[in-house]
Amino acid sequence: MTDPKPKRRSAQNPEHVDIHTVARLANVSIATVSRTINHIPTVNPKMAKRVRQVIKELNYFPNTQARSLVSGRSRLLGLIVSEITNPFFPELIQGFEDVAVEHGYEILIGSTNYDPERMKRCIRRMVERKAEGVAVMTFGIEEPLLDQLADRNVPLVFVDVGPERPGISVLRVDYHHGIRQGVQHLAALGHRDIAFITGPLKLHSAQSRLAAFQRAVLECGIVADKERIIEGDHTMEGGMSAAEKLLTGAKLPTAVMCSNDVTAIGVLHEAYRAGLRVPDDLSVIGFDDIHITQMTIPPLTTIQMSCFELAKAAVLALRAHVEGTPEPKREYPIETQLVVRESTGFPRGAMHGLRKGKGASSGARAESSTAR
Amino acid sequence: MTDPKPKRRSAQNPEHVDIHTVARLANVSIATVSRTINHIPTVNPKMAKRVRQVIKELNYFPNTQARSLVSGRSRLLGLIVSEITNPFFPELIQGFEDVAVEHGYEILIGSTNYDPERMKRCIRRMVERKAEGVAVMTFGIEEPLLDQLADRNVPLVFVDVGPERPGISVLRVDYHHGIRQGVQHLAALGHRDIAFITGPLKLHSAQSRLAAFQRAVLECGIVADKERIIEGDHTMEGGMSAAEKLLTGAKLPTAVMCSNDVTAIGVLHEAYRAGLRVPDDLSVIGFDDIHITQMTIPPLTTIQMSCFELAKAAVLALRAHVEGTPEPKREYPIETQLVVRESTGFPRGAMHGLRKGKGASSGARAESSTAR
DNA sequence: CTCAATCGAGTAAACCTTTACCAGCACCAG
DNA sequence: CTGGTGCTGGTAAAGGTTTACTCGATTGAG
Repeated sequence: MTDPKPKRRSAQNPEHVDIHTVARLANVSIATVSRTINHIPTVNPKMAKRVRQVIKELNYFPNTQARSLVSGRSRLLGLIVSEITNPFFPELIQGFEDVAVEHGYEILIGSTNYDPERMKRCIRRMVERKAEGVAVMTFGIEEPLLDQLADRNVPLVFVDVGPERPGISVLRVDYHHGIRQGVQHLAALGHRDIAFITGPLKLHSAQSRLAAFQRAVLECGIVADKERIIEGDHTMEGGMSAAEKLLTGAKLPTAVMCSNDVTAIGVLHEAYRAGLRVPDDLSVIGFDDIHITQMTIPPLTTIQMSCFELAKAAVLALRAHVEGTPEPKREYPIETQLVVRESTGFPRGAMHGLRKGKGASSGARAESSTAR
Repeated sequence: MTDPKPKRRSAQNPEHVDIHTVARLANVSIATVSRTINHIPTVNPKMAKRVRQVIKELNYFPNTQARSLVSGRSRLLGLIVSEITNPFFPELIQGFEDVAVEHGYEILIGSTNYDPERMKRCIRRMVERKAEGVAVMTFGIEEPLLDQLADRNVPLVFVDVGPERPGISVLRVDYHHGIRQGVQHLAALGHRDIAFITGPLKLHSAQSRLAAFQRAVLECGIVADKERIIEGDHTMEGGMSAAEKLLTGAKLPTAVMCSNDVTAIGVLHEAYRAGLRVPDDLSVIGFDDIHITQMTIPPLTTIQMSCFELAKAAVLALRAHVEGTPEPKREYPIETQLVVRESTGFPRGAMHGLRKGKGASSGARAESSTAR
């Protein structure tokens, strides 16, 4: 017949540009094209130039799937976060991506939404796509699911905790430093009745933050009343309902620290709803120092944990394992730091003379200066 | 020698589980394993069960790279956004991902940060990883770069505008409806001097929103003073500096509409800095209805553009092209809708009797009720 | 001038899966 | 009992790239 139905796609097909097309047009073998692409120095500069020329003209991009299939390297780093919708994580993702591409990696994002089913899917994707390392930034859900990765010798990096295994590093966040600064800042202003709204306590990071708070409060000689510890869930809504409990209680604390910034935003909002002024009636401190924190009303005093540092350390740790550095470190320290803005001031009832207007809060700010 | 250095990875290597391992353990051929995995109905249920059993025991996951290499289908949908750090986009990403996985796709995220260089890299990744379709949600930067995708016949979907080509759809957002509702809401409250803070005018969406505003304002018989249009950049900082210009001008408008919510958040903040009360001294309306908008102080009246609708339509459009529906639609309509919260009220100077306290704003709210 | 050594380029195998095609088996009907 | 038909499962090719190995050419030295 006149239509032999070719098995192999016609080499003339303009849709389909592959390494063979390039080789043909440049009058070299595919090996030379491959070597040119990968910057192997043994290739003749003249040929390399010709090849590059053709590549440009054809707009040729090598097929990643084929490349990593044969080379065994996907150049992919996984990043598992709790909730992409929580403003902390996009900042983290941004940092992670920046650092990753800087080192020639791409990233694979997984968002678990605290749902084990989704977590499973994320891990599955990481395995299927052969991520070379995975950063688990869910801050504490190290379900046995993750063994699927560990068993395959995929390097992992956790925050706070992680099983003691080869190929696993942990980013050790020094919550205590920043949180102590926060508590001392409040204590210095005269606060003695400070509440704390935790994150979901199944998260290790949330527990660590609470522990750091309790220790810091003790150091200041303040009794940490059980009723002043309220479990939140790291969402704005959680912050609101926690604040509501505080507000309807017998006695209102003079200050609230929160396990993260979005919780604090919820508190700010609930205070607003209840007609309370911040910081005049209630001081509020957040945690994370996400970007929007500068724009809340009033701007939020918070404890900074640098996303960028976190991301950088995560990529560093992963790379150390992947590239096979002789001795990858098991732990990477991350600092935290108080940033004083305008949501903290003297406790209500104090400094009557200065109260009216913004006296109290600005006075407080002048006294304690940004901790940097 | 005793160490013949095998060319092929030893089949006994426990690290390495592939389809052959499964086939061997299940006493079937690799074809049967493959068919089982892909749910081809011709395989004997008994064998399938045995195969599945082995797969489970080995924790075997097929190699995505090899799969898509041979099948020619990556099952990957690209999503290019402006800025992952802008809270609008994570919500969009979430929706896009949800809909995509629902249809058996995974997603590839690219964030351009308004940087052509990064845009280039994003596109390169989409091509290299053989994304089957790409949603360009940068709302207006359709640089010639995108031709790299179009030329390869990768289906595309844009917002607002897009070249008239086969394989390209556009999500047509009806900005006018929501924005008119917003303007009418303000007009009904008695506002006659309304400013508008645009987005970066190189973005089509920003221009469309401005145009919709101007048209709506005209419909209400309000003269749209040139000086009342200020170019912002869709960031909080941009909102602040735009608001600053407004505040330092000769006469303060009684209301401001913003091209997106984060701009409005900047305005709210600048008003706070300047000691202006919202809505008593200034009414503010945003656009997008991002989540945090419920928590601002006061909660922001805004125009909702459903992320989820947008994401759903984008995936739908892409799928129509990829799966080869007979006649993929070229346009998909997206609605917008006013959501009244508490950042809008009577203009200052009006209703003197009701002013003190929250009278004005709550009165306004009662009168105009949420537009749903 | 010739032979050897070195450098650079090409050939082909390998990576892991899907799938077209083929073969074998069982069962049924003539 | 035999030929045919209909399944079902296996074999092998293909997909695009990297890379080990080989081969040819060029250049330098004897």
